[in-house]
Amino acid sequence: MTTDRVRIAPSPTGPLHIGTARTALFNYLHARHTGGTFILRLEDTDVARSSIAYEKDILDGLHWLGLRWDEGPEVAGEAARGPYAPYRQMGRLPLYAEAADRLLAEDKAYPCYCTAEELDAERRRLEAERRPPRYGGRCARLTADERAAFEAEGHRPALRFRVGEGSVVIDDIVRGRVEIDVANLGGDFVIVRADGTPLYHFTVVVDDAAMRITHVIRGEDHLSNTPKHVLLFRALGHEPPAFAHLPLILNPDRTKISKRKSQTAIGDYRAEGFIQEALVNYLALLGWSTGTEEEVLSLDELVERFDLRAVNKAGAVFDRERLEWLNGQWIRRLEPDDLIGRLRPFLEDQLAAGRIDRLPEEGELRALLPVIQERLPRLGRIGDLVGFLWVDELHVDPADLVPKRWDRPTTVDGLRAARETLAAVGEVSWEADEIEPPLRALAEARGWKAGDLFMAVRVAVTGRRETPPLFDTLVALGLRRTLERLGTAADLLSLEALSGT
RNA sequence: GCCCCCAUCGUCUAGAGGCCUAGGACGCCACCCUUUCAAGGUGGAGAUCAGGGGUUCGAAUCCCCUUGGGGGCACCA
Repeated sequence: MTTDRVRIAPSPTGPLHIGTARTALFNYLHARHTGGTFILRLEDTDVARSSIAYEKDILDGLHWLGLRWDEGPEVAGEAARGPYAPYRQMGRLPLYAEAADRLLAEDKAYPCYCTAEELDAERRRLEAERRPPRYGGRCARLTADERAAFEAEGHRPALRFRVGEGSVVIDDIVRGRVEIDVANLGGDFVIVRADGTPLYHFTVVVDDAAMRITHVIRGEDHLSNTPKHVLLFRALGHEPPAFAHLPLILNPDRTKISKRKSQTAIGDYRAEGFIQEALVNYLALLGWSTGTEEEVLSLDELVERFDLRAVNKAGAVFDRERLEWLNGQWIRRLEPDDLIGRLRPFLEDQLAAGRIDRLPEEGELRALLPVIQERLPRLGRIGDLVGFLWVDELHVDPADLVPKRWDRPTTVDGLRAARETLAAVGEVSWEADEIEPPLRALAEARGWKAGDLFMAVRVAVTGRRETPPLFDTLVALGLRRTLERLGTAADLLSLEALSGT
């Protein structure tokens, strides 16, 4: 019994892209759901644009998302996995050369001596005539003598594949039957550059055949090119695999998602504090749904429910708001230790950026979790949320200090009274339950609305009007610093008053 | 220009002829909870199912046309 073999084949010409990640995920889900094999192959034949740094970003990103491949290239000292190594195309050059020789020998491909200038001129001429660009076939029927003449002049030929006539039918798993006349393929296409390096349409087919890929699951942008691949599979003597073309992820203006209009690097989402569970969950639901009303699903749950046949046809706009909501859902589901661990790097970033002056200890962070976990849409927001706890000198805007219903003298009065009250609570009783009653009593005694007093205290000790619950915040801050900040704020306000501003 | 694909609330989607006077989620608006902010709860606004023809007793669902949108047409991947 043969099992499904699928692959993700990114090119290291940029950081891991959201579209690549989504395609990888769908391949992964299909492989795991069917008990098949998920293969990673690096398409690095565009040497000029490929880089090792991008390769690392892509591998790290896929790993971070939890998409482990069963077969793939050697990385960081670890040997390649799988029987079809190498899994980097630049290491497979001899295979392409061998395949190209075969096509050449069988006259299914031919050398083309046209120069870039000639091809360009032809393309422009067609465009001017409002005709679709296509290769006219100038070199398709060169005699041996003519070829020899070009060679003698020192021309290095590219290799073109003979497209022939007729039409190709694709039975796409998500789109159904698609028929394309090969006359619309743009003429015979180049499979090997003049410098001898093979091109994408060629390598992808040679490798998919060699690696026994059974299902090619990729973006819809490849649908129009699929006939080229089918033709090549046949020319090489292989049965084409099954195809499944996924709907594209779109910019808000409904064009194919692009770096120019959207945030496309997975690494950027990670850096903002989106967590892998949320990203995976969100990406899976772009173009696919379970058919039920479930939508917060783990990778394992997605695997369990995934079905290629249920994939949608229409493109899907990337909606960051919805991703943020899912991120919050997943952050709230994390175990305390897990969340603490994931928060660490973001706190270190805050420290490095000078936004805070020290790192909280583990126990400190743990005590805080109940009040911050549900207030964190992204891990990167930790500094905005409670960074004031770990700064030496708090900057408070005097304008924010005065509650709406209060004036400046009342506020100074309130802050000083609160300071005295809290000082009386003392170190040993410094707990939320012990802090609240005396402050409420103070408000009542003075005829203040408790909320107004709390707001003045809140701003005085945090510098913000929006914070986690006040008493938990005061506990986290500690008695000493609470009194200190209350005093500083009161002094600040009364000084402002004296200077008449 | 040519070829291909697509078309349900702003967005992601459910819907595979009668269960749909179209369901859910995000976002938005109210209210509840409440020391602020979140979270949570309740309710609401929001889609003549792009338009027009068919087929059928019956169409969001099937067919055709139109319109709109997208993608592809490289010695990029």
